[in-house]
Amino acid sequence: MAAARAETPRERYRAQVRAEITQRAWEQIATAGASALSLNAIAKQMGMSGPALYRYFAGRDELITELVREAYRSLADTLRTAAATGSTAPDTGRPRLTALAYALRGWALADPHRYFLIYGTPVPGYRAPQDTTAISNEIMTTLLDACAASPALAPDGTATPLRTHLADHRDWAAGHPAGPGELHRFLIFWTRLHGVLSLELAGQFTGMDFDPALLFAAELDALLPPGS
Amino acid sequence: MAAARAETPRERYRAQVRAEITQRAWEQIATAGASALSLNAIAKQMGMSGPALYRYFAGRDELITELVREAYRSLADTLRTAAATGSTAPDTGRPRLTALAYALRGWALADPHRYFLIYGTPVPGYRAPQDTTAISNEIMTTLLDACAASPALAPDGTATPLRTHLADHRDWAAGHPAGPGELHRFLIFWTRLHGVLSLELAGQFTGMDFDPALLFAAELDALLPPGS
DNA sequence: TGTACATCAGTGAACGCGCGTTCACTGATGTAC
DNA sequence: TGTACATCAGTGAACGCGCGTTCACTGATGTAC
Repeated sequence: MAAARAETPRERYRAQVRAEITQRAWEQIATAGASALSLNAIAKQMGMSGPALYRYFAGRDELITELVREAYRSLADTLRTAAATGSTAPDTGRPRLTALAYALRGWALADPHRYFLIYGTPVPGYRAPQDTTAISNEIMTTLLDACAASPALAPDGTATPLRTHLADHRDWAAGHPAGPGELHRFLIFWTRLHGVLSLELAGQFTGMDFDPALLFAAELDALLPPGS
Repeated sequence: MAAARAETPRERYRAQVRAEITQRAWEQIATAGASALSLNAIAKQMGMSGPALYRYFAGRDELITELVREAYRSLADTLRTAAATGSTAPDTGRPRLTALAYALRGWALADPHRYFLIYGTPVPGYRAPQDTTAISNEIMTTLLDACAASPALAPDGTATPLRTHLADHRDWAAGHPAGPGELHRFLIFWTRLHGVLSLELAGQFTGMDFDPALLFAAELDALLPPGS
């Protein structure tokens, strides 16, 4: 993080103000969602004039981009930490995947709009930058590692149409040496947990009185080898 | 649909204009999402003045409510039709669930923003009406019927924490006589397909070059009894 | 240590825009006798 | 068949609002000699 040259006071100040701007932006997003984000409202909250923010961000889009980056960064860190602490039983990989799943859940519940900023309906009129691909890959690698460390659900040799397809279409795995069965498992780990989480966060279960946490746990169980 | 009294020309005209308004609204939503919906823009598109729309809708919120109703209505009809045509083998229920899954997928792909209007991030500043609960229940009943007609994945007697919980928390099932195992299956049918669909519609798979349809099919297979 | 200059954070006014919504009004369409 | 009236769709002006963004400027902070 720290460059060779020491930080000047002005640079430190700039970083502080930038941080406060994004923090206020997060508060605003948590309240009304990403599409309601307003530069002027943030400036007013900080006791500044609207145009002052243009010293720190070129415009609304650049601010959103920074938020997206922060969100990815935060999730990547959370998952990396969870993978490290949860990998005490490297043979099965079971606690590692469990730790990752609950880390994801905790992260999503902590700020639903942050989760949706990344995985939800695209923000209208906003074009995501290429920049985040690297962090996104880091997240995927963490999950793929955990999937590869865990015994396959079905024998890896089982040739389903999807697995045959994945054997030929695996460029997205960012060079990870996972096999088709592991890629498959990564995908269903992602989509199933997202399925429960996103419906829960969107409030679709609100009227129903069952506990989404139990459904999440059940889906997680179904993802893990029964005997481990 | 038709009341006992015949429709007057004025009523017919009103219905036509209302229909055109919602149609333009859908076009606008398909382009920029629900949060970008604007009464004035719709009026301009129709060659009318902005205030004219207030003859047909009390305000923006009421228009959105109507769109939500239409979306639910459309999905309910689509699924009911699919359930009817797909239930040729009532013993296993397999083709019925398959038909429902692909009907859902087709409906979602036809207009992603319509799907997200119902199942995505809540529209900021909009409060959903109670009104749609009835249609929402119809959808659930269709799916529950299909789940009940299909043999259970795991023996229904298997007492997982979730199923035990569901035995006590089943008010949301709208009086449907499904057992805990069937409720469980309905929930994973919903959440798993939503998981794949919503990530696909949000463009999360865009950079990756695999075919989401195969993942959808694989998840559907996993939901169905292997031997049927 | 002091002076001259450069850097740069923040202000206030302004531009143009589109939004939702209200209001008094016009003019066409339908209804009652 | 014709006249008097009621209904109601649509207009145009207006209100107040907040938005993103630009621009010329002030004043404080840092830098070079």
